[in-house]
Amino acid sequence: MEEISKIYDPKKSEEKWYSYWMENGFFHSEPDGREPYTIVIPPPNVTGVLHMGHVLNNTIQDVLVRHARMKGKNACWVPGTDHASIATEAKVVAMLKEKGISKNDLTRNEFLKYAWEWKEKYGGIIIEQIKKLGCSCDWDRLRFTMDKDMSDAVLQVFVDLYKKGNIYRGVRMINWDPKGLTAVSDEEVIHKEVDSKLYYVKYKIENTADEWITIATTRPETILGDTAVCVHPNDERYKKLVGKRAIIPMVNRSVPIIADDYILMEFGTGALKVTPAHDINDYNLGVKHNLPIIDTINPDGTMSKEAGFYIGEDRFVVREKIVKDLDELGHIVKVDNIRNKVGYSERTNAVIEPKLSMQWFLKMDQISKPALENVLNGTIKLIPEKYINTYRHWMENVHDWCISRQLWWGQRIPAYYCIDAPMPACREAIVSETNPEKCPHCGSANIRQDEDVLDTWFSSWLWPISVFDGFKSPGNKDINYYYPTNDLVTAPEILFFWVARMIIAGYEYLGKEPFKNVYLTGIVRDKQGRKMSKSLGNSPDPLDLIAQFGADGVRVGILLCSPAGNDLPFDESLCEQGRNFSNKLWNSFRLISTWKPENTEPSEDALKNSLWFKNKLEEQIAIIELHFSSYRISEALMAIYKLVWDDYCSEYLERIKISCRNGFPQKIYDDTINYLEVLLKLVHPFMPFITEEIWDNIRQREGKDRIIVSDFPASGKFDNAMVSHFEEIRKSFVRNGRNLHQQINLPLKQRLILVSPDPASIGILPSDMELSGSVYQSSNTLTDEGKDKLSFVLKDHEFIFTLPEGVVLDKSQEKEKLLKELDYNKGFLRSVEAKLSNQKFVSNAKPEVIQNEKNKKADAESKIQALEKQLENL
RNA sequence: GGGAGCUUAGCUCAGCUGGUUCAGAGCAUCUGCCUUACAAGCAGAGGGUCAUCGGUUCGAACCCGGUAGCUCCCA
Repeated sequence: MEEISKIYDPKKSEEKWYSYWMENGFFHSEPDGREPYTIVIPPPNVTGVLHMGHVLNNTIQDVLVRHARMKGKNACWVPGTDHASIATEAKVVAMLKEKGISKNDLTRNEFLKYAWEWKEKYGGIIIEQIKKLGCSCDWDRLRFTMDKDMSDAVLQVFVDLYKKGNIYRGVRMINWDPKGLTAVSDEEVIHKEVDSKLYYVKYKIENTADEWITIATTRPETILGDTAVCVHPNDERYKKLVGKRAIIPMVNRSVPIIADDYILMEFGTGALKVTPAHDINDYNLGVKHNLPIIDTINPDGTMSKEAGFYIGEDRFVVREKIVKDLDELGHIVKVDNIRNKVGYSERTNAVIEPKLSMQWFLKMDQISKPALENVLNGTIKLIPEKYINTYRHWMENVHDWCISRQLWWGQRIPAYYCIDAPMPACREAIVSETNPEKCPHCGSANIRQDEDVLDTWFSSWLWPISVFDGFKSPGNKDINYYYPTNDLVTAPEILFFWVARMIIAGYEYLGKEPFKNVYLTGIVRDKQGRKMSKSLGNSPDPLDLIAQFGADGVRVGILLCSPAGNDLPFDESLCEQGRNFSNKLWNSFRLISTWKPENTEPSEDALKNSLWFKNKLEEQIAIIELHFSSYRISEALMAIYKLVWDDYCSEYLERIKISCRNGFPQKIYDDTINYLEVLLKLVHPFMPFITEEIWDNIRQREGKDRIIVSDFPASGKFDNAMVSHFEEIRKSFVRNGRNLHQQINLPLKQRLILVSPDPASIGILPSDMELSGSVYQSSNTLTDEGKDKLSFVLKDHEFIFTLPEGVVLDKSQEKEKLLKELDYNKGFLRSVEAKLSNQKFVSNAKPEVIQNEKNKKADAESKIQALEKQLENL
């Protein structure tokens, strides 16, 4: 074999194996007789570039998929991207602006042409980056939420839900993004606590000389739209004013003073100005009390004609101005500083303006019922379970979903309006998948389509069905085979946006859950605990990390400390640890590759060592499988990490190296290679590249003999007693020996001399055992008269050593240590004895617990005896 | 304002139905080593009143209640 590099070089392997796997179709899945294992990817935005959140999320999915594939399942991971209405449209608008083109100067079709060009150019970037991570997606099934058939499905569902009466159009108070010029859903509004001012403004009571009512508001610019003043019916201060009218300053409008128990008497002055057009609570009051609505703010956040003042000026500029003007008119009573919550658009960060607007809504109360029920009854499992509470709370208080967006990029709402509308019936929208030629009521051909598009989530909620064409060709081979999918891996932030809605759609359209398990990942944060985001610029570029540590290293790094649902404060050193692990694995192979098997009989020691590792392996495989089945991915990885590093490398290989230093018997050589192959398989889902590389180097491979499609190790029987005996006796024999060396500062090269007893003669170690690191040498004479002695106790035997020539022992130090240990053991014995003599304990505790205490007592007693003997010897 | 969750070593977390010498792991730190697979390594060591107060129990990190702090969700 040619010389193997001292350090594993990921670059060489990654490209080579990824294209090998692709070329050989290992990622591709077609329905067959095997059990399916399906994951649909949470489609990243086409605008996106890979960030650490994607790395975490996709690594977990790939681990699950590769594991399932190796377990013999027909694994199918469907990839795709999301058109991300608002984000993409914003990018395209910005791109056009740079070219000096304004969106307003373009027709819808011209704009969409640019948008598609943009998508073709940049929309695939993230897909290529996901490949660099090693993800084994079925790329033949790559989908995009605006693909023709995916869009058709969206329209089909819209029409269906409309016909069922679940979709309606209405004027509602919505969250308006004045920068994005679109409605956004409740979930896309981020409430932040900010420093604000609370202005106390007095309104004159109508037909009085000098009677006033003072209201408190954080939004004085909306005063121009006030249509009432409201107080609590029990508020003694204002009782006499209810039923009278107040005059709104500046506009001099007379409005009623009404009473409603919605009012908090303690807040502000206890009197509330009511602006039904610009506050959701005021709107509800307005509906209840039949108040007029005056919309004083334009879509872009400037004052409208109806305001009467400051027309065309921005709402925040007007806030300053109106306060000044009101003050000059003597209406400002005082101004307080307060902290309050203000809603911001998730997309544009503009302050959300509650606005009345004609929108399309999906009724949620009925349609969402099965989605709640089937999470509560465990048909769909959330991992970790703690999210069930949050989920239930949301689903029990679910609001109708505003599904229209005032954008061009997306599926245009399939609703048409008769423009002439000569008959009352013509005012109703015509909802149809195909363009109607004429109005079904009056026959007019003068028809226009709704200008708005559907919310992006209205596409992605169909994802697990539409990627298998479940809408256009129901009951097709794919949908029957792959649906319901198995696991969904996503972030808790979109539990409602996306996960809940997919579940709703799953039950509505297929009567079945879309997936069985939802694995909610943590949020990747930086060292300061801030969420990693592009806008903060605090996320390392995953591609840089891959270049630095290898894809395998990055995968291990991100997984090592990320249990489900817990935040992960990311640090590059985690990837370094991952890289170091790659190297460890690489070097274990490098060591073995230097060995030349010989046709000789293995020694007793080598055989026992091999038998131990075989059992250890079986024991750990069982544990690893348990971790996998309960989605404890990082714990599975840690178990494998320790199995490779501590047990295989540090223990097994080190020992074999010594017991076979005069040649490697074929049997031991074969065992060692077999173990390595099993370990590589265990590691493969986590580190696909290096494992395939080593696998390929171990022996000549042909055809499908690739680790990606090898069988994942299944646990078999193992001898528990054998494993613990080995570890207890042999490992601690070595450890104790090393400790003695350390204690007296004796280099390992200068060996201690074991004078009694011979471990082989008392049957606890093989006769030919040579200790790792050559801790001791046997003395033939077994005479020890007059020499300094050192000892440790193992299994009731005191092993006594003398020092090599010329080394003198510091007895006081040794004595101190023994006394300390003796003291501890005596204390321990006392506590056990106290327990056993406690009548209540003896009568209440289970028999095995009592037996255990008795064993502990016996152990402690013999240990104390041994320690006393050691002290005597000193 | 309403609801949920969390608090265990310097950091990130395990600790399943209360009972082994139960207080653990990885990383970090410290000490000693370039021992012919690996210094991206080897061999060791230190480090915690399990947030806090009280209760239940023969026995509590674990069960119950109060308090403090943190996080998230909803309004």
